[in-house]
Amino acid sequence: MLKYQAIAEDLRQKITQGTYQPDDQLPLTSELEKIYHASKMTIKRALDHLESEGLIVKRRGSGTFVKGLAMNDLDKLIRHSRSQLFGMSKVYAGHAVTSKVRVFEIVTAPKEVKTQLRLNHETFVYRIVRVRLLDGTPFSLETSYMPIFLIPNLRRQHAEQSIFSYIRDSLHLKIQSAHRIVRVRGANSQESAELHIASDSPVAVVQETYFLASGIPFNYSVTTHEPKHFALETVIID
Amino acid sequence: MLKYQAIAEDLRQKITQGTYQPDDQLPLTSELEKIYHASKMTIKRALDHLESEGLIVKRRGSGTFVKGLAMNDLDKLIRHSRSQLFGMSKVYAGHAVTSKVRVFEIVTAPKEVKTQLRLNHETFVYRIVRVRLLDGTPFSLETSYMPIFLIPNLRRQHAEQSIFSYIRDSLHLKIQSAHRIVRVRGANSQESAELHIASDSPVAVVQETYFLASGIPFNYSVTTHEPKHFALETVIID
DNA sequence: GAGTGGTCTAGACCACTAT
DNA sequence: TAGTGGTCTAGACCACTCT
Repeated sequence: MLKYQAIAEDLRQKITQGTYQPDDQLPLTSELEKIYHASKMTIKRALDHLESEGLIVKRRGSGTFVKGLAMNDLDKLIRHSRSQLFGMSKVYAGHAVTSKVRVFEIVTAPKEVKTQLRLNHETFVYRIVRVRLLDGTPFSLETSYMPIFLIPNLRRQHAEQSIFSYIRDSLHLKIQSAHRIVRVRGANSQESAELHIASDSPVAVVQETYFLASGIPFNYSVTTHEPKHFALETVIID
Repeated sequence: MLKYQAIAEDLRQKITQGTYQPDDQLPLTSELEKIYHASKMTIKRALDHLESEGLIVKRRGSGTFVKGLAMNDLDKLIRHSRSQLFGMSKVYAGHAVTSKVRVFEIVTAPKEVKTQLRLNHETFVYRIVRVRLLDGTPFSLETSYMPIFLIPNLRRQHAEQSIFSYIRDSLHLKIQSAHRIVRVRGANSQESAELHIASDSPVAVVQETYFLASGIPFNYSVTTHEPKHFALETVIID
């Protein structure tokens, strides 16, 4: 683990454990330099991370302070910021997230998929449709496309567990970033049936394109979320 | 303007103007150092910004590349990343964003508002309800609360224009960050009337708390968005 | 092995806040 | 005016990719 990450992690813990409480002032950067035997830039970087997670506020001329939120909210921010690029599995720690695979097939990439994944020629892609459940209750319906030449040997069994784990742990590929668009509309008949909601009931539609560290998009997915459990939290800085 | 911002801005332009095209490799960091007479760290910082906007991809050992997206998408990313903390006004450049003020009053802060704005005692807050229109068509209904002791002398006229402009330009306060939660539900009767949609039509509900550079929350708002024009885009890194 | 970007440092100097 | 965090530098060393 990198030094600035370790420092951020340590401060994060001290905030959740109450060593530093909401509205408390953190030690001065000059003091943090001594505490962690790090340079000014490294300390700044660690603090920048915590700031982008919404945990602290820096005031030039005054000091650095824990954001004045309920501990509950601070906890939520931490859990949330760690799960940005991963499945829902981490957000719902303590709950069982499972999947029912409805479709697992290989097709030639449809037009929208070709565009999103920047495929110029006819290309075979997995088409995977899954219902995701939280403690047995369905909360989302996901349709996902991945080129087979990028993600070889994917099996139905992986889709039942975590596709991302397979990509990271078995293929040793790094997921670097994602573009996400959230929209709203009424549920269609399949969605209402799978998510146990009235037809035309409001749903959140999340369209995502995931990129590998190489910059290549490898996954295009459209996920429909049942309204009751859907909540997308973000912290905006600057 | 800071050096790393100027460098980022210059590269951003070169990307939109096509000097560097999608999938092109940018000059090496060592070359950028010479071009901009800047140190490695400063170049890195500029590139980090562009990366967090989703415009470029860095590959250790290989180089830095423009993300392989349609120019159209790159443009969208740029416009979007600049408008994170501002009103919708900038996203819809070229279109007229106007407001109709439905309520402009001062009330004692309701419970939820007291919680979100961390008010311990009875406190007077503005309660402002606005319909926002794009080229004359309503797209959102916003209810906004701000303590009068933080934002003095706010007038109905400011709410008809831009409240944030008043805060920044007249009060000289800096808006530093915001926490945002997006949810989905059916429209109530007021929303359906104001937004010209069927009752129970799906709407996006965006709940936001804005913070000043001092770390103090000064604005709590709940905005209901008509589904057709609502699209919230995000880039997730790391 | 040659070449890429990443981390970290020590220190100069700047911008802002408080008193 | 003293003290805070911010920017920027020059350079050492590290991690990764490609051949």
